[in-house]
Amino acid sequence: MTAPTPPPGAADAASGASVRVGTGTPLRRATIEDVAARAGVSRAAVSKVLRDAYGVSDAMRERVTAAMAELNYRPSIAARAMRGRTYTIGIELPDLANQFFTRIVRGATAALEGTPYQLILAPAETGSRLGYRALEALVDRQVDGLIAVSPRVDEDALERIAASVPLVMFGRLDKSDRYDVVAGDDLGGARLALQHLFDLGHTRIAHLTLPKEDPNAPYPHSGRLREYLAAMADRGLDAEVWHTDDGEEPSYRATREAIEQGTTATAVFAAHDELAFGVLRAVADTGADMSVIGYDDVAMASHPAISLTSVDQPGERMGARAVEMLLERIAGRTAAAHEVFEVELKPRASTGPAP
Amino acid sequence: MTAPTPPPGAADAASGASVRVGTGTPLRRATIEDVAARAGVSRAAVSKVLRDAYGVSDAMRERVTAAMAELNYRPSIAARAMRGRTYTIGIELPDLANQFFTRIVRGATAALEGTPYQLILAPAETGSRLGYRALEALVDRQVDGLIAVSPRVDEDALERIAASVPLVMFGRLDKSDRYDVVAGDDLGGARLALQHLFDLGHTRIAHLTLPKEDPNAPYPHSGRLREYLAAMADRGLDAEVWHTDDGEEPSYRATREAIEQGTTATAVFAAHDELAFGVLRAVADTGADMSVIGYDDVAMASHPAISLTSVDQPGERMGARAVEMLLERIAGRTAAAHEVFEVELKPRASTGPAP
DNA sequence: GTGAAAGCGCTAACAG
DNA sequence: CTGTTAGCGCTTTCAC
Repeated sequence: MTAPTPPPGAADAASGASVRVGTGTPLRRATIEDVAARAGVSRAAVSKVLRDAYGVSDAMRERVTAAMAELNYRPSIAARAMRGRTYTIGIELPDLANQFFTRIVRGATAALEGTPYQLILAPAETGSRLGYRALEALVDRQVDGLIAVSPRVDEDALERIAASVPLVMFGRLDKSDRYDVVAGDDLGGARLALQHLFDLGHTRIAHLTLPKEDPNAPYPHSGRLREYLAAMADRGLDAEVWHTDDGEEPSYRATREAIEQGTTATAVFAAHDELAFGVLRAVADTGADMSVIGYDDVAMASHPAISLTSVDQPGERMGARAVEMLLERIAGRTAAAHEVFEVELKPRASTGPAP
Repeated sequence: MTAPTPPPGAADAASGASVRVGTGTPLRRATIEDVAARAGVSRAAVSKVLRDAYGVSDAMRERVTAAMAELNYRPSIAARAMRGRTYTIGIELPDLANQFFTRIVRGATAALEGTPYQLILAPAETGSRLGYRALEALVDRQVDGLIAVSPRVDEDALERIAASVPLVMFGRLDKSDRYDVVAGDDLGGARLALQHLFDLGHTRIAHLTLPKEDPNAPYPHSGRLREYLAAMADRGLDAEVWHTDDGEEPSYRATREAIEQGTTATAVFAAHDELAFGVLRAVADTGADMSVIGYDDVAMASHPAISLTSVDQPGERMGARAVEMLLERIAGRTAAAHEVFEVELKPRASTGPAP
């Protein structure tokens, strides 16, 4: 309607540097300055349109919007970061191979759709201090909100991080008043798994879990382990715990070793599905006769060729909720939130009838 | 050696704002200013130590380093971005559920270890213009190098992006002189797959691929499709192409449909392993008798319960190479690079003996 | 060998 | 309603 095209070159001259040359090859990204010049207004005006702040006339908004489109303007996140927000939510992920984390990301992505926030993931370095580096990297990049999936970062570091950015911890069993927590009901889940095995008549049940550590650690697999021990003890049964490094391959080796050493277990409760896949692999390779139950219910668990009984953790909903919590924090909430999600047993063929 | 501790509070007073209060709770992150004050030098000096630039005495370096450690100083990436580098490499990923992309990330992560660069991933939004948003988001965040895995972004956009940041495209079959390319030998791979099926005696072979598009598109699955058509035509066989949206579930439905419509195919060549898993699922559910071959050789393919014959693409090496290319570009290379990786057939039980 | 100062692109007071 | 201005934390000449 309004917005007459300024004389060619006028904007560029005014901005002191040409944004385009010849056929329109961008030499450098347009800045707010360029847009202002092009629209014939001040930088502040452009900034207001950008943030749609109070006090902008429709006419101005139109001209500015047009100028932004013409110049293909995109605000510099770095410059914004210097003043405040980056419109970025970061997720630190311990292990891309574990498809449960993928479920989380899917939920988070969906929850962010329609917001101005962008999701970025930082994979933990292999062998590093379990995600600590990745977390720091995200903090360095001034994300507006942070989701930490590796739970094994020490309390102090978490509190420190939470002091500078809204933080949601995934899966921690303890609470904090500094950061929010989204977790599954690990104790209940482990109980479901064991009850299922007991119902099937198993009494010699092994538990495959991650490397030994403080038995009271507030981590998901620690909780599952404690519940396993409690359930076995309750029934006067002997516990048999196998430890393994994370990943399908280490799990495979640990299981083979247990089998070769003559375990009498008729069932294995694996701390998560990726480990369970390793168990299944070892069982298949050795011809052992063992029921296997996993945890998380990743997509592959329900594949007919695998058919792994698993405790379904609603990763998508948990990821979405984590994002919502962050958005609430950004919007001003200060009280810490702590939410536990129910889990559900998905019985399948890997836990056949009798032992 | 030198570096006497400055009187308590001196540094803070000089910096004009206290970084810590009381027991050491950080109020805000320490800045280069704080470090300078603490070490009793100028900001420029600290910056030099940081970048270990020329002209710093050992004594000064020590004092500065000590001050940084004491203040727990971490440079602001945003501020750095305003002047140049962010020390960040970005990967745009179309689909976390596809474990081939995980292979790429693993390789990239490994290649980055020991460098000052941090890897961040941006998952493509579901249903968005195939990764375009994620790519832009990464560009907005001024990554120093960019790896694009979704190949279906239009040429123009890629060239424009490549003008502002070193870019490696994954899997594109065409070349560009603006960006680098890392690809697998899709034509050779498809040939291996089909040859394998022919050798087994199959003549009615279907190909399951992504939705229809320009048959000459420079995308991996387009190349595999063309090679499939060529191989079938060469032998005077009828081609049977099934199209599906990406993902295991759509693949499952497409396959079921084909089966229910009475396909006579005795073998299916799936464009990638995730699709192949869907095919296997449908085959298992319907009891159909079909050989299945996939592409990528993701970890699950070799699981004994799945045992999917697949064309192994060296994702880890490709991811690592992409990172190296970026690092070379950052170091100054200007000529475009284009590297094609050999693939290898992994025959397994999913392609049994005779049709 | 060290420091002063300019400026990257943006936001947020504040003045007109 | 619109424009001016002061930084945010860092890098980088350029003097000393």
